[in-house]
Amino acid sequence: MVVITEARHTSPEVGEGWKGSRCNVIATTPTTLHDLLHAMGMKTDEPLGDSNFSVPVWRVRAGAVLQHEGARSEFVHVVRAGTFKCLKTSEDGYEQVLSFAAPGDVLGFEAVCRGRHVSSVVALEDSTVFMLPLRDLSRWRQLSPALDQALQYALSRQLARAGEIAEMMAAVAAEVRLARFLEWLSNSMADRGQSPWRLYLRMSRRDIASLLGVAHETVSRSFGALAEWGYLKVDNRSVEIIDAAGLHACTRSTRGMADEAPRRPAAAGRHRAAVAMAA
Amino acid sequence: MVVITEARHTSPEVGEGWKGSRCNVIATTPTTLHDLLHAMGMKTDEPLGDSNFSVPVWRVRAGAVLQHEGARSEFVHVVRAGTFKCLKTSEDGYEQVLSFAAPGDVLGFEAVCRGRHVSSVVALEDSTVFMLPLRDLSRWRQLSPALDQALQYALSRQLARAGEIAEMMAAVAAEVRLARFLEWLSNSMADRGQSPWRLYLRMSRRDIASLLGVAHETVSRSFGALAEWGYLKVDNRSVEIIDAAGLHACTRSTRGMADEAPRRPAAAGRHRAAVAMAA
DNA sequence: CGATCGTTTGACGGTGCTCAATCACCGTGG
DNA sequence: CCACGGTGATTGAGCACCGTCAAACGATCG
Repeated sequence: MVVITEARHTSPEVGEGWKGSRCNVIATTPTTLHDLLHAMGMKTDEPLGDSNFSVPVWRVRAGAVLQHEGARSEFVHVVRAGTFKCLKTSEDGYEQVLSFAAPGDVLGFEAVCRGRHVSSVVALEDSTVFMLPLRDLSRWRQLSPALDQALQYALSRQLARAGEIAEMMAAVAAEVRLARFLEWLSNSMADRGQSPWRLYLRMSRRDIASLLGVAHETVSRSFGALAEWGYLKVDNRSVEIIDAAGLHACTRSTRGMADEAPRRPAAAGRHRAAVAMAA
Repeated sequence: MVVITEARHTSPEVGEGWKGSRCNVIATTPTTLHDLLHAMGMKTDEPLGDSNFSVPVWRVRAGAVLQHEGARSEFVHVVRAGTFKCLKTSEDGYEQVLSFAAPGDVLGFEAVCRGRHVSSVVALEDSTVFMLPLRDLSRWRQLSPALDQALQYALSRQLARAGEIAEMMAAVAAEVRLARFLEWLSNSMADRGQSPWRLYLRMSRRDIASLLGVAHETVSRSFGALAEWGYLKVDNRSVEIIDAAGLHACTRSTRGMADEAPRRPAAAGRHRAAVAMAA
């Protein structure tokens, strides 16, 4: 039913000559619709008579580009395993990260209304994705109400997440932005059944900085600050949340307010006097 | 088919006692599916046999709350006329604006996955919306492929817009953020067939500031700067774009680059200075 | 006309952006 | 085995930008 004509992708325009210039996105053995629905978080695995679906699964190596901004879009991807970042590349080469994607997330749906991808998608680690051909999508949704419902739910989540990302970027202080990001990541881990305390960041500091709208040096400093506050233990990309309540309190610092002093004089009182405001 | 049980809404938790405490959201005469599809931008008005659809239309007065954050969601709204702002209210009362909605936009779909609204929606002017009952939505989509397609397109647009908003907020300089916002607004106007040059802002400076993640005074100053640059003519909420090319050049200022120097302190420099460099 | 809110402008202080240097971690090749 | 770039992370110094506080000014509505 679905003919895979091309099993090789290269990344000429975005990551010109990315690490390992061959076979970064390759087809593997297809799987069932049931598997797809399970990955999308559908608990109710109704028997759904259509078992003749054959859903292509592709393997994406770390650093490989799954979707090219501006390219004609032919597939909607659903993350099966791994992590991705979505980004827009400015003409001066700056990469603006828009979001991170984890298993169950839908990638490339923004292209439905234009036929071309509006952002690039890059794998942050070796990952696998389901490939849903755009031209068959509406037919598939008609054939399988379960798939249709799963897609609507996923899109709804995606929309809700966009609001959460805006909340992160809107914070005044850089540490608050990072705290919100880490809490969001922690909640994502919990939703996925993994430990919300021990995080391993698949993305670089620069990627986080881009998402949060700050300089990457500021992200480094903010990590140091949150660690010094006693909320985190940071070792490169391994982050352990020590004081979730304190981190959450740090999250609640909004623009135009002066009530909350994120003071945590736990360690040696060397942290800067950001708390020396009104009584 | 659709029973409207309650024709009055008040806004107890969000805008406690908003201007005019009665009948701010009221039902009016229903309309046809064809009308809904037209408002959603579907050019291909196929006859679609189901003319027995009766789509409720409600009227929302300026300042009225259409959706309450945290409230159980029973409807997905499609803007028919007017303008809205979507926002999250922090516990300290700060309003974080997430997006603005114009005719054709879908409101409240983020609630599909949780059953509760994740953000509030407030009318910025007297407006009208289509009410699509959530419990009937999937059935309606099955009955009318045209409605289904229109919804998918609208959701795709919405997702793409989220990326654009992130791009606005990520800019370093405040004037760049405002320039990107104005260009986005201008493009929205053009898509809607209205003049992209003469804009009337339905939202306050504070709302814009919240969306862009800056202080509202900074928005005022940025308006002044863009006007002094010669890109705009600003009169309170009436904005006229004088030099679209210059405004667009201002838009292209990304983090980590040193190309631009929009320094034009004196009013003598009349023509665009952004083209002069790039050497 | 007065009250309230929105907008603008000013002054000041602090945060974070920029430019650097340093260190740690790799994979490569001598 | 250790030099050798290359990338990412951390830290420091300086200064411009913007957030905060404050006070006019203007618009809108009762």
